[in-house]
Amino acid sequence: MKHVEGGLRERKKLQTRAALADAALRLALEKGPDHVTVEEIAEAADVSVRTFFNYFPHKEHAILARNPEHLERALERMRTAPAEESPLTTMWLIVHDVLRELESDGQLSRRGELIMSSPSLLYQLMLSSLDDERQLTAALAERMGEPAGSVRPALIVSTAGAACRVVMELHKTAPERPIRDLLDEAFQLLAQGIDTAFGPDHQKKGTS
Amino acid sequence: MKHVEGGLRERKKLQTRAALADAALRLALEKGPDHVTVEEIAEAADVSVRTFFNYFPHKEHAILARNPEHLERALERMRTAPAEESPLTTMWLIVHDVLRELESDGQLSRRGELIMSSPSLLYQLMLSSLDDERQLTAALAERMGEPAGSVRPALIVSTAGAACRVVMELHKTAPERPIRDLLDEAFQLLAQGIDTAFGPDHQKKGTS
DNA sequence: GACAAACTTGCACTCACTGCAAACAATTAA
DNA sequence: TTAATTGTTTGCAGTGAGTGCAAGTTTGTC
Repeated sequence: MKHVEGGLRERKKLQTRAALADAALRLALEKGPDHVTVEEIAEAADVSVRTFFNYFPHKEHAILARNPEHLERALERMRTAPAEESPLTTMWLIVHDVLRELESDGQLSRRGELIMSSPSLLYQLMLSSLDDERQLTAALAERMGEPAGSVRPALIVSTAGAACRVVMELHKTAPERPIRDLLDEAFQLLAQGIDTAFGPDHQKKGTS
Repeated sequence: MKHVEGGLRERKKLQTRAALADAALRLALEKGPDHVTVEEIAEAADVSVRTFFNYFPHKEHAILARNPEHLERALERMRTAPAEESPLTTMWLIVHDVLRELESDGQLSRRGELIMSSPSLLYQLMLSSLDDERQLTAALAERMGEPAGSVRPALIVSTAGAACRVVMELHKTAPERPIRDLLDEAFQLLAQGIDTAFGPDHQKKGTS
């Protein structure tokens, strides 16, 4: 039956996957993500085009090469967080975790710019993060003991995501301010209220 | 030179556009958005495929047929809001505006479901709302007298967007609770703080 | 009616992506 | 070692999106 992880097959698959992802990222950086063809990527990784599609469903997937481990770790953290840790705090820790890893890769800013510059990459990122958000929301709702359809857990997860996106974009246009600063300010605002003067009732039925 | 808006040409263009958008929506509802081909849409609207692409850059654009008027009105409202109206309140009013219009169209839920069910539609929607958000953010920053790179205006706009998405999804899975209820709860949370117990400093440097 | 500008169309092309079946390589059992 | 099994790669054929170009056709102007 199943082997001890270390089969030749397993290793080869990982290798091929890595080769494809690397080639995809490199070429995307060189020529711009919209001017790379799958054919080039496959060629650079020395496999057929058809094989490319055995590994990645879309070109963009290969460029992003999203690490499923990140989501796994995030979910784990969400589930095992100490009871006295507030929900947004957990989200904050998760984000910082990912950030740390990306930075150690040295790929953060290059990939970040790439993403922000290409609609189709943004597409992939947002779609896959939608899915992540759903799972995180489920985990958080459970942890908070809230029913499945309640607003707060979903809102916490999705606004945290929004905050990350805002921060990425701000950092891109004004790199002098460190990402962590921006991130902390954003989360602080989320936590304490983004607009304490909010009061739609005062102008009930705003007419056209 | 330029005419009084009412030229035959103008009218015909509007007609063709509407015919394409209608056909696209109808067919997408009938057969599922991913099983409609541009060819079918063009045929139903009685134009060539090539002409379809003169009107819409993507299939999804035709199905969404986003009304640029919405953004225009939103921007207008943002710029002309009374000084004493708080930022999030303005966003709230804008959202309710759009909601009202979509509902009167009778297309809200049908289109909404369609969107949530198809990745490629979601893609288009999110991309175009990204752009909307940028413009709204700029307008809001100006109104608030904040510098271009500041966090709060961007966060207000993008979390409001996130709230709308959360609400749409919740409403889809649990339609018994009216949209406006959900929306109000979400905005209230955004306004007053989503997690007042947030305190990352207490667990500084959470190690793995 | 003649002329220019705008719009439509067909055609040829590139590229993403899929299903299928044959070739091939790794694993396991004999 | 060999033979059977299973998983992976590949070529091929095909669908469909989307683009550029060079006619044609319509509409608006003089």
